[in-house]
Amino acid sequence: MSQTTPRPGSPRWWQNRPPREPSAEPGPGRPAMSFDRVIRTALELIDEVGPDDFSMRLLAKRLGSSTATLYRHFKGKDEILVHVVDHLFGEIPRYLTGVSPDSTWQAKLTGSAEAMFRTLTQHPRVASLLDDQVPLGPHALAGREIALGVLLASGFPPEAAARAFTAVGHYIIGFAGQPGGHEASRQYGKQEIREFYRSLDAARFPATLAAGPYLPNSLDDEFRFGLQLIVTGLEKHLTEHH
Amino acid sequence: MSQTTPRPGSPRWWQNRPPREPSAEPGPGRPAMSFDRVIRTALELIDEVGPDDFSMRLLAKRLGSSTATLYRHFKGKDEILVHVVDHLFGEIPRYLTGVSPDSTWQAKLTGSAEAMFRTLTQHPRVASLLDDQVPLGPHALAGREIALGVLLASGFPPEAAARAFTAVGHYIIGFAGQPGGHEASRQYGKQEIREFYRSLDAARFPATLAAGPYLPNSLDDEFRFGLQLIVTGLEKHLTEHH
DNA sequence: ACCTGAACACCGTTCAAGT
DNA sequence: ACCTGAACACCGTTCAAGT
Repeated sequence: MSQTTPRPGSPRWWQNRPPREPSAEPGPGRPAMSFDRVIRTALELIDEVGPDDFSMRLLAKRLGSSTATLYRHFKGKDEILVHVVDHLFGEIPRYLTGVSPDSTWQAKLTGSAEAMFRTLTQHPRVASLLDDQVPLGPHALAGREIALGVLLASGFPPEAAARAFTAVGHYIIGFAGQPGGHEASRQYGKQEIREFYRSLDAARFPATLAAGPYLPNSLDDEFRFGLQLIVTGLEKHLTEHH
Repeated sequence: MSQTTPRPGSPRWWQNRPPREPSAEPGPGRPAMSFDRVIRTALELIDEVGPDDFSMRLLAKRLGSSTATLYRHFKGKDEILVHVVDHLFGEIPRYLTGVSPDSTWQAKLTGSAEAMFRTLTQHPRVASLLDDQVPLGPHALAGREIALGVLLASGFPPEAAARAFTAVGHYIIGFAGQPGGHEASRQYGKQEIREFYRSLDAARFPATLAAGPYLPNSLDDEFRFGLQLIVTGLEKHLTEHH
């Protein structure tokens, strides 16, 4: 009786995933409901209206179909969201620049982290979905393998490699989910937050007033600063445990 | 016309917050709907059923009232969630241990970060709400002020202090939102994830198999490891820019 | 003045009925 | 076999009507 049907996105669920249906793209005559088209359209919609207003009805309409048809291809909304997240992991390599096989591990790690960060900030409204799942889909697995491989090849013992990967991963997710992303499409601007800090009582908030002008900085710069801290910490960790 | 009514949680919204109603606790005869009771009950409910199943109807029922009454005290669900988050920031000092005024800045920063982390993992289902807002409520402001004060007093220039604060904050949020928190109340266990990694193809995933046994470790240990990396990085940053 | 049942316009999901 | 309109049991939010 502990053999309940696994939740979408859980390890057991991924394990029992049937291989992707053979004809991913439908026949020439009818542009029906292919796996990829559904997931791409879902990502598109979440980008447009956000995860809250994204609905099965909306997705069905955009696909020119009905919700019941959607439910014949996917178990439910959760399952679609899980696939959207993994689809996003598949996009990361497109943003990987300036990293070659003989780069230092620091450059490789930084480059991969920035690629993942850029992918997530390109789809900021999807990033918050990462809070609810440990990404175990095929694309996520492939990315994890590459990152861990870099660390192990650089001399990190397995445990340190695992922890370094986790630390960087959580750092990225914490950053990418936060408001203040790339576009003016954000809820409220840095300018507004800065004005808010400036309006605070100088007697009660001296430190906030001093640091306020720098607080909502370029998200890219802030991200790189913290990432550099982690890499520096890792360098020291590696040399100390040779 | 740019003077639209501000979104709950936004800077302008916090700025125009009326002072908390005078009689927070209701009269002796009737245990009516006080601000604090609503927020505490909401937090309680989110802990129990998660943010998705938390509803205004459920909250009204638990309060022994109706949704319409709730709407007379709060503008809507968003507003309640914003207050729940700030309420949580108010709990952080309870978890602050082993830090005294003459501790090193490293100990103070680590202690504060761990207190915030512990608070959030105590309410893991609330943590994901942090993805949608820059916390600007009174309790969040007070915490920010203390943390920035520590860094400035330790010799960090304002910009470095701001960035260090942001880096640590995002690191904490990224960690606390992730599944794998304190209790068995989690969706799927570390054991299950470890078995999943072990089941992978050795030829395609050598690094994941090597690091797999360490991957879903104690969340506390993983958190502390990464935090230590950041603090080490900050030490080096501080000495290099004296 | 303060409260509420019932309504409105939505959800995710399912199912009988169509081709 | 594949699809769908309509239904079911819910949402957040509002409002006329009660005390």
